Amino acid sequence: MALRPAPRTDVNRSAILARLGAHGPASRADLARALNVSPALMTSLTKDLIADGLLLELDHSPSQGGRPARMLGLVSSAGRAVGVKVVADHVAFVEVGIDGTVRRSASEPFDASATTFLADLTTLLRRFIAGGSREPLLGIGVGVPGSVDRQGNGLVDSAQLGWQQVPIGSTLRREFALPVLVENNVNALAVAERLYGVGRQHENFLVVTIGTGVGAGIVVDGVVLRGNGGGAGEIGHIPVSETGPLCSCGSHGCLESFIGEASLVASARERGVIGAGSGMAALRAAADAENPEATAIFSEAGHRLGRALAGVVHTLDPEIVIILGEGTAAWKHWSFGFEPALRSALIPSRRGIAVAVETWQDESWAQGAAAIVLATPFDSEGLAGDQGRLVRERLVEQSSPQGDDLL
Amino acid sequence: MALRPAPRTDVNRSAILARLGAHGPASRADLARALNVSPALMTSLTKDLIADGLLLELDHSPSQGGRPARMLGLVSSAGRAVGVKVVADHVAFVEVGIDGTVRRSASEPFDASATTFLADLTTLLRRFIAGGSREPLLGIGVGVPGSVDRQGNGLVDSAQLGWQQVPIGSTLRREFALPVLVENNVNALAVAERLYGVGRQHENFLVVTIGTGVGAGIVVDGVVLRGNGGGAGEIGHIPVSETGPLCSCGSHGCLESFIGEASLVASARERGVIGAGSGMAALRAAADAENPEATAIFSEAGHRLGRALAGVVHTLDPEIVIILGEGTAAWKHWSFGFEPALRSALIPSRRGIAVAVETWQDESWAQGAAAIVLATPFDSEGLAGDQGRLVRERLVEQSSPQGDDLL
DNA sequence: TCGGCTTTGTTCAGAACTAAATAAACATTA
DNA sequence: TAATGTTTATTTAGTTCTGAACAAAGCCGA
Repeated sequence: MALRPAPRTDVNRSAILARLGAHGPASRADLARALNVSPALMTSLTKDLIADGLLLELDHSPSQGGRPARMLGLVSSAGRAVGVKVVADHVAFVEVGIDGTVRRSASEPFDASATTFLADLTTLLRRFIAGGSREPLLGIGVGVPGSVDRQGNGLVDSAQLGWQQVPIGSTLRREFALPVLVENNVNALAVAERLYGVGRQHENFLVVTIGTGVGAGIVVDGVVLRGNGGGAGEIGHIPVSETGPLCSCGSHGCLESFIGEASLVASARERGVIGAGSGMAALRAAADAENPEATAIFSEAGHRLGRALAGVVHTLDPEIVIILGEGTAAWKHWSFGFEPALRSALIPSRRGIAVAVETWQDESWAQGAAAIVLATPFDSEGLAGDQGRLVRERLVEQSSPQGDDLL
Repeated sequence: MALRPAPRTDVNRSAILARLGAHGPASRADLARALNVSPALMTSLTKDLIADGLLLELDHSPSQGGRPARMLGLVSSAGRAVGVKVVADHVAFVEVGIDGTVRRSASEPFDASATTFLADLTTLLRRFIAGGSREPLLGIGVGVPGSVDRQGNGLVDSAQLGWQQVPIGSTLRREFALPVLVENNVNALAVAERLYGVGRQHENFLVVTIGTGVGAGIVVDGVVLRGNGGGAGEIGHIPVSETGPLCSCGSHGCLESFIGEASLVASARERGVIGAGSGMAALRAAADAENPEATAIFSEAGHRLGRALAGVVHTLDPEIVIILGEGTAAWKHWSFGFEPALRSALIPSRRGIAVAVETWQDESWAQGAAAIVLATPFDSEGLAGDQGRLVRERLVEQSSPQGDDLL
């Protein structure tokens, strides 16, 4: 019901920086159009940013019939962000530049169930940050497999990690005196997709991850849908069968209990496709070698995923579905069952919906977490709240590389 | 990616009117808080509105420890809106006051498949409008069972009506020279819920209708989620079974083909609960009389609905689910299967989700359509686009009761 | 080569808002 | 009953944006 988000200038200024970071150099006129702002204001804002040394004028771009555009580019040393991926047995870090490119990364063992896990995480993170460049650190993004009350708060509930109301945001904020944004890992990926991936061209899309579990990030009108308690996108627990194995959530017949990695490996062992000691890698190898049992396992999983996603597509009407996650390594085997199941279960007008499978890298999760920090300029005080404002201040002021007391 | 919706004053002015219409009289301070605007601006805006004769000062409300609030109320003759419900065999009209209350209603036979259906609709609508009051008519809202490209455009696709790309919006605009807003009927209901119903207290909720078909309206952060092509909420075609009757959409196992009215009646006939000539009324009567076969039919339907909604709730994480539609007349029989199915299929943190069943009236559909017109003040140029601006202009100018050439 | 045409970028007046200070009108409490 | 506090409403000064007009800098066709 709120009417008009307060027009704060720092939102605009850093939106310009983020836009240039995500899409490369652009003219003032381009920026004004893209950010839905008058050319007059863009002139004034860019003048300030150039004076502050955050932007610089590049060469002219060839004329398109009129006056040639003077391109503007980022001063790439303007900032960096750190992304953290937290899972049950390890954490991964990346440092990204202001344009989202990964500069360095690391992975460390970590026990989320240890009593000292918060101190452990702090220590590991401190070590990683210390190794970085001297550029101003805009903030820390943390991706977790679970639900987060608010990005800027960072109270985490996660069955997978065994966490209940863990105040990861406030803890890290206190330790590092930096803006800290916490988000569900799939939502973070969706933000990254929106900034740097296929989602750039789409306002409404669905990011689906397959791997240990199954999850979805939902982007509507360009922003991530979080739902009431930050728990939207839990498609892993869509009921797909009246009967079925007991899921970790306590219910029967959840999607995840059929197509999660544990389930696929278990049924592969049951059918004798792989040995008791082997795992997903062996199963994938078997499928690659055209073992019919192995390909059937993937194909059945694809079938179930396809029908479940048909329901989600009917519910949300996205433009495109983007498949990500560790499980995509075997996607060619999934798709055999997925494609027909999805298409045939859709109403005719949706049957042609686009499905994209992007290449997956180890660091993608952490990169997504970092994207949350870089996305705050577009946030207009919505998701990231207070912490978003702090990120913007750091980006624009740029005077204090670290350590101000700003929690 | 847009940054800041252009701050148009007419948006604010009519937002005040709509707020008062939806929530009753309020003080300036209340309004400023509710609309997220400074008290200073509220003083200035209300001064204008009072001068224009749209608002008037009421008595003081008892003090809550400070200066007592001067309440502001709508001048109720400030405007009216007409809502139209279109289904295959009839149309229904309502005229509502600026506060959303129904003033009069009518229902007329109508053949959506006739070649002259557009002319027929125009004639019926013209007749209904002619019988109304002399107050300025703000606009016409049309609810259809199908998808609409954009509210302010009004190009309709509806399998149920047999319509493909029917330009209902532009046709009515040309005929009546009034703002015309077209929307999917369930989405329209969701807007009405948001303005006048349970949804007033919730930013994220789900409106589910049961009746001839099954549909959902999704409200996220206070606004209706329309999806890419305006087709979000088609939960009737969520696949719930690998096998099942052929659905009208061409697929098998859709939710609607199990729990739509036609299916329930058919299975009641099959089981001999009702005669070949009887319909839903007879089935409900049988269930009311505790016929075990009849109650089982409803209970099974409730069970299927519950499991399907569990998937939707996992996907969207709403605060509350609101059940509406003609089918709610038999809800007590549905709920027997619905409640356990829904709760047991939800992950623990969602298991307590609120479910509300509101009383249903014949004119609710048309009232929902009218609500779309009255909701445009809150639209901030988003959904209703150009037509929303026109509604606001009519509301604020109020000089021209009808007939200006303004399409 | 000279006017149209188009697109980019700037300037400037004014609109739309806010923040902060202040007044107004009550309640509570000593 | 006087002092203190609370909530509502208004005024004033200043900031942030837009719209419109205009200058700049290229194209193109005659």
